[in-house]
Amino acid sequence: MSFRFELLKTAPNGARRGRLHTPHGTIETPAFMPVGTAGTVKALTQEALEELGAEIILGNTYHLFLRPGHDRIRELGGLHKFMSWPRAILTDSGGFQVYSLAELRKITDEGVRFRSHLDGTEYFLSPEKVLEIQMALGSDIMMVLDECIEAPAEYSATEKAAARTFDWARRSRKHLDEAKMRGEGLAQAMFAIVQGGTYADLRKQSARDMMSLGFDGYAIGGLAVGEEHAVTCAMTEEVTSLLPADQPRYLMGVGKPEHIPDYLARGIDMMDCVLPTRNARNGCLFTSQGRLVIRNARYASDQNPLDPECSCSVCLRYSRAYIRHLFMANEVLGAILATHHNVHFYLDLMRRIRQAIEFGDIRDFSSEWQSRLAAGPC
RNA sequence: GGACGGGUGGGUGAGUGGCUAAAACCAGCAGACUGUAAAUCUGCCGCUCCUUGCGGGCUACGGAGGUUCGAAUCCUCCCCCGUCCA
Repeated sequence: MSFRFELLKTAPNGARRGRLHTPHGTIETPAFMPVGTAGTVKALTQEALEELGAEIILGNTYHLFLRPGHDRIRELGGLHKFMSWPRAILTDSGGFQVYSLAELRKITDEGVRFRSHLDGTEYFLSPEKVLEIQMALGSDIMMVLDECIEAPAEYSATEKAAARTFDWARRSRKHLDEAKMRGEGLAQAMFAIVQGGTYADLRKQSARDMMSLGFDGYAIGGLAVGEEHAVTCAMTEEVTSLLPADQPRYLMGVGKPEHIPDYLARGIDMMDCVLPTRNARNGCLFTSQGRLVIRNARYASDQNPLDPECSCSVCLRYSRAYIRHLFMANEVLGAILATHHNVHFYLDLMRRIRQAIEFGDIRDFSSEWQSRLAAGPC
């Protein structure tokens, strides 16, 4: 048994507590997955990630395909061995790059033609090719190639993208089934990605389409790309209300800490987001009191830890004044300490939420608590 | 003592008659960041007033005078710095 999801409990508010078993360990859900696009969660060592309790991280098909190349990673024993990460890895398909690198690509029904953002070389990525790459990488969870479009978008464009995503999912399903019959990729799970923009009917259709093909889990993509939070929630709910209860649901690319309870209440089990790592590098720290912009002059002589309520190794040892100094002096350690703290903040938040679900104490995650997290500089 | 070169806003440094409160970069101040082309990007950055407007006033390119409708830019003298010659 290589991959299995175990639903332990569903709280009255809809939040789910579960376990995801993979060849590289068990992931307690709801889970937050730090993003490690290029085979590294920027500014953190694998040791640090383990200490922080990350049970699964992301890698990116598009980026690893361009550099160092999936063939090289396969030769070196797969992504886990290459980066010396013993726990689980989920690889995103490159679908998000279809959206974020819009000027560098052209989409057809066949696939996506990309110009490398590194050197301009042209490549063609199809749903099949993207799975081949992910099989070479050896990730525990592979994502199908999808067409992620901006929101809001015209209904017709959204419908077209969702239809194409469905067609690509069908090809992906077929391709992996054939590979498995040849004995390849046996240990790897594959998730579909529901699209449909901000249109409820398209979302529902996309969810049904994907379910009809049968996947190991279902992701919701194309959200939190500029639309209102209420819309993100509404679209999420449209989809999760249809998805099979005994399979994991992954809301891609979210989110802000104060929004996480909202997503979990709609039955989400997995999330990933660059916010903790990117914001850390840019000097924005998440704390129990809200956001803290460490470069602000007010912290120049502040001897307090980043977050007085935090128990991470950075908060136990270093002052705001020191970390601010590191940022002002452009020292790499600033990014390292800040990232460590932010990732701890997210992972710890998830631990507490899991406990709350287990012990039926959902009220801890009240709107008052959420607005405190959303607060500005503390 | 002489010959050159030079003194510009917190710093470096463009600008050689009007489009200049003065490029650019740095520093500083603040904001953004959601499946990572991000240790990135954006705004502000002389003082002041208000009806906050591609608004008004004041001050500003070493100092003091002058030429001109108009000067950081041209002229005179002075001060200071650098290099070289005595």
